[in-house]
Amino acid sequence: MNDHSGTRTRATLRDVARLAGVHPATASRALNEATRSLVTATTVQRVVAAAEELAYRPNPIARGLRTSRSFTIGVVIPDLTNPLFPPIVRGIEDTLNRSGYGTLATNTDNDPARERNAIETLRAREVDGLIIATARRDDEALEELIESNVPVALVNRRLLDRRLPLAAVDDRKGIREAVAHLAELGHERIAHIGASRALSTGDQRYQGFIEAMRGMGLDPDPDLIHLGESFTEPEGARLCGALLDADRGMTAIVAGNDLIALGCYDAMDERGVACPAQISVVGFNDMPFVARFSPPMTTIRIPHYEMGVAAAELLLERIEFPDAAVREVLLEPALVVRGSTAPPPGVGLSNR
Amino acid sequence: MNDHSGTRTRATLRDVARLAGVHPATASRALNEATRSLVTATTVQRVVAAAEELAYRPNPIARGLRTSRSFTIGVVIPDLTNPLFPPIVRGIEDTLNRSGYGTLATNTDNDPARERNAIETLRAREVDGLIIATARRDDEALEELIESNVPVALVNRRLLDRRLPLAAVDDRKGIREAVAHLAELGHERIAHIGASRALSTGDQRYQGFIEAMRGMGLDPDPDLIHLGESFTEPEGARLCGALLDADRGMTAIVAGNDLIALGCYDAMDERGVACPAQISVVGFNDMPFVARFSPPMTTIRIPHYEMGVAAAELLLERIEFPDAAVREVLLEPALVVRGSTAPPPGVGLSNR
DNA sequence: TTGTACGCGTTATCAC
DNA sequence: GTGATAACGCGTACAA
Repeated sequence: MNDHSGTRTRATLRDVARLAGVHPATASRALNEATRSLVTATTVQRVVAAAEELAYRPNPIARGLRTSRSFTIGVVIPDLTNPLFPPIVRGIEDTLNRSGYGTLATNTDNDPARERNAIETLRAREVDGLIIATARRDDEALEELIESNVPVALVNRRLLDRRLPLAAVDDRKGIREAVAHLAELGHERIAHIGASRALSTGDQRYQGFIEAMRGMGLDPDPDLIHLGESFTEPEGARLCGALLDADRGMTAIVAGNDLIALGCYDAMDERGVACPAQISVVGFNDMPFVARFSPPMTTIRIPHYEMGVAAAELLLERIEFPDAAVREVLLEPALVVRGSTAPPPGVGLSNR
Repeated sequence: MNDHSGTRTRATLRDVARLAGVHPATASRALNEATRSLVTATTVQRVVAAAEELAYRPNPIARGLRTSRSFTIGVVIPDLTNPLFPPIVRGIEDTLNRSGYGTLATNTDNDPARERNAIETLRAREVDGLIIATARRDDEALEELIESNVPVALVNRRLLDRRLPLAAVDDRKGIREAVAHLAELGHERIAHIGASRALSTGDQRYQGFIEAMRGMGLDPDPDLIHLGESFTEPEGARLCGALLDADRGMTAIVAGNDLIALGCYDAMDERGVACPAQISVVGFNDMPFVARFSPPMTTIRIPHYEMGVAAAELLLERIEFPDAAVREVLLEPALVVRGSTAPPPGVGLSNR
């Protein structure tokens, strides 16, 4: 009727009230889940019908001003372009959207200055909470955040002292499965090529490796453990190349993640070392398409989407009950055996 | 100094005004770049100093309520988990962040209802503009959007009549290069396995195929053209399987995208057909890691990140100059030859 | 049960 | 050049 000439401006609460023949305050109560019980059922119906007819959508900005809530969550990740993060972010977004929150995402490329800046910008925007997936273990920006009382949840990283809720995978367990798989195949000289212990996951996986080796009664040879700067293919290639050239007699590699494992493929190809015939490789993450590589990669599967969901739930919980105890959700990794692992050179033959 | 006892609540404009001994309105003018010239220099100084001291940060929500600008842009994509989108989204976010905008992202899984809902939610949040990457060609939600005068830019999709700015790649040209490459290798019986023409890119690539074949003096056999529902691996496998079983004597396939090409790999593996020895395959997009597949995939590379950047710039332009002519940015695709293409069975031999 | 009145933090638009 | 005032759209004490 009155919205001829195109959908000019959106219907406001006042419009709904007018159409329903009630006061805006009443309309507000009728539309608001929590206060609906204060209003007569028939009035509620009229208001709801009016809202429907006008396609009324409350203005979150106005509501936010009143309630000092923005229904927006900041998400800070290193790099969306890293195949690890899209499923995590989707898990976060799906979950948060369902609860009426929007997500403001920022990439920091693991640069501390950019991270600090991102957090500040997000806070200036009055986000109701923050989900942080950047990876360093020491982090001043995070310290400040803890003091500021802004609700925060961490994904895929670990603070030493459990002051912040966390959704992550049990890295040590994952590595343990990788090592166990290799040990069962008969490997003893197992190398670990990982990333810096300054990165939360780098540290966990390193520790997991040491533990797992000892647990299997194997000796974690320091000469077979190389930790690089980052979880990247070039780093994997560099470190693996060095290990190969040093000729330390390893028959298997537990890589810190799939990208590093891929770097190992590269270094081995370059030197004509066959995988898995001569050296087995296990990755970590089970990124998309690793099953299509040659050889198809044996790796540890991480439920990334679920990790995002869990982080979002943790944050929601934190927003609703700020004083509840800090929880950690640890998801289960799973070994996926494919083509990059086999018995070590001698064993396969002698067994037949 | 004075912010002992923790950062309780942020300073407001009124606080700044009080400290500077001026009226809030004056403080507002002094702090606002655009209106600063209306205020005496010394007053400006006092206000700025006061703001500094209180670490004043304007409340974007309140400002947004008043100015009805949110400095937030909505980004609507089908699925972040599709390797196509992360670089696009990063390009968008990087560019927009640099201009002070935040981005609110939503995934629709190409479901029209969810798309409609997402757009509505985003508009209710008073986003200053929308970037839309969903793919269908006919789109009521989009029609409404055009009428509503909300600034919009499209990425990677095409409306028939240039009513909206667009950043995309020249799909037809990409397909032309694929066909030319195959033709040069000696192929004549070339198939096209694509996605529905209801999808903007599906349609473009289909048309490109027809054109290119004719351009090379080849006959686009309708029996060798199969269009599926979506750009997915299972669809590729299904369609390619059907084509293989029908035994129409094709020697090469131009796939609608890399995922479909991957499906072709699957169907061929299943039937013991060798790629590229018996049939060559060309993909589209150059997703991460396709060089790692076996065989490494020959495909068309798309500058995805740049596409995102271009879309963001287009939108910014649109926000600033709503009445400027609608522009389209068409990026250049590039053929990347790898291992999935070779001369057709007969030719390679007879040439030696 | 519903209406009144006010305030959230800013800025636009008047006066002065 | 600056101050007063209203208004953006909504939620909520308080009054009726």
